[in-house]
Amino acid sequence: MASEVIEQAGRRAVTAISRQSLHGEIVNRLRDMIIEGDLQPGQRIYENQLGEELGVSRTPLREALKFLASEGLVELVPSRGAMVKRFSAKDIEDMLIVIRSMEMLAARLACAKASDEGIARLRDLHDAMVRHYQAGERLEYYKLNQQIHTGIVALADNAPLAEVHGLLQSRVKRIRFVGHEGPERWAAAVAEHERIMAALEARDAETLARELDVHLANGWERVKSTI
Amino acid sequence: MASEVIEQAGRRAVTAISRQSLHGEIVNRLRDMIIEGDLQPGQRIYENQLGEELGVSRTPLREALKFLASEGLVELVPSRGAMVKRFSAKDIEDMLIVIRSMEMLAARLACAKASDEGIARLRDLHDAMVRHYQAGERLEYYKLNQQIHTGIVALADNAPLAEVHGLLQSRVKRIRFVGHEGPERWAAAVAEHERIMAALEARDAETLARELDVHLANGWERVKSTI
DNA sequence: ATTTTTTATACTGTATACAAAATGCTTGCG
DNA sequence: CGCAAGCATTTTGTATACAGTATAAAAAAT
Repeated sequence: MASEVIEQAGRRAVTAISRQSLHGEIVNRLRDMIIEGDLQPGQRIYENQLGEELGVSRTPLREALKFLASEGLVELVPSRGAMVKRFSAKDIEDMLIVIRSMEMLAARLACAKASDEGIARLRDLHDAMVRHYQAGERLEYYKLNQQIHTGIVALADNAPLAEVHGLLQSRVKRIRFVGHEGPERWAAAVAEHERIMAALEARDAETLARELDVHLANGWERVKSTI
Repeated sequence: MASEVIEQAGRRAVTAISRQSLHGEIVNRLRDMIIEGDLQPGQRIYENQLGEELGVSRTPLREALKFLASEGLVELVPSRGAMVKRFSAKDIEDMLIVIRSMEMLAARLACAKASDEGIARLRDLHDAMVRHYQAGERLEYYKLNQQIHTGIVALADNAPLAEVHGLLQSRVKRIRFVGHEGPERWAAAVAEHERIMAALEARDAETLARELDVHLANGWERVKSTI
């Protein structure tokens, strides 16, 4: 998905293979804008204005908005247009419960189905993340943290699971991104990750699920305190 | 003015385009057509033809297709248009694993959060379903069966959970619908449902989750044999 | 006869134009 | 001074037109 965006930046040089439709590009663009907070929750989206800003006409933009509405990032009110969807605290909490449950399922599946190489790749990510922690690089740490959680889900080799997990993840990303935790909590999170990696490498499904359970519950507490 | 809206919400949206946008109508229409098999998996969708059939122009139809593509019911190939998405056996199996996990989560939440009235309503649905079973009315049985499973999820009072559950459910509905099971398996399914209801009424979360687990695993086996 | 090239057709992708609805503002009246 | 009604403006909803691309069919060459 990200590669498509990169490729389209090169416009004409692209060969016929990965040419994406314009509305597809707009979807990715807008999704990023929403996740990164360029478009804020509750903000109304004016099609003419946004279209002009992006340099596209209303038609593909509207198609993109319908797509994002189905993803739940945008709210569509008939005859009144589109808004960036705003989530309540309960919504977020509910999503995190579901994400937690899905990662626990993924953990069990991954222990059974993951390849040794896949687990090794995750170990590499983990080690890199720890280095960023030690260097105090929050943003890099955060990104690798995300990749590890997504990676565990990917190891489960269950496309629909990865899809819905990604769907919910994209909605809470915006929130989690702002979560700055204190040094002792950060250290605790890293320690939890270490135990998670160990359980995965041992392919101990129940331990892994339990560790993820407490890690995600703690993570939610860590973030909640910042809202 | 307001009463009109309420009446429309309460009854059927017979007056096609009054409050909902046209693309919204088309989304619902097409979703039903796909789920009920009017549009078959792998079938290519020609915008002009389908639009003429539905009596709408291509613009709102295309918007509807984008929406359904995000739902995963339609596949969009750049420059080649839309197809009804076809799922592999593994896809279906993967979805059922996720659905099962989500219903188990819903079960645990429902035991803690459901109102007594909500559980009573589900009991009514269950009893009605049993009557349809005794009368041998497969279609009615099937519909109430679906409603009960959806109802358990609804009792969990977790909107995102209900949403993703419904998303996956809509994809497998088409498959499950054709599942004709023999009399002894049907009887077993009803017995499982009886135990599920009992556990829910007792608010015994672990028993309920376990019963749902075996019920859904069995259900999958029952359906798998028909594919 | 088979393969390749060319050409025609049909379909998708995007833009623009027009119609309907809603919002905001101004003006007139109480 | 406040409120309401009507008008103007803005914005969404839908249709249509045009351009680009893929597919299929037909013709030519090996």
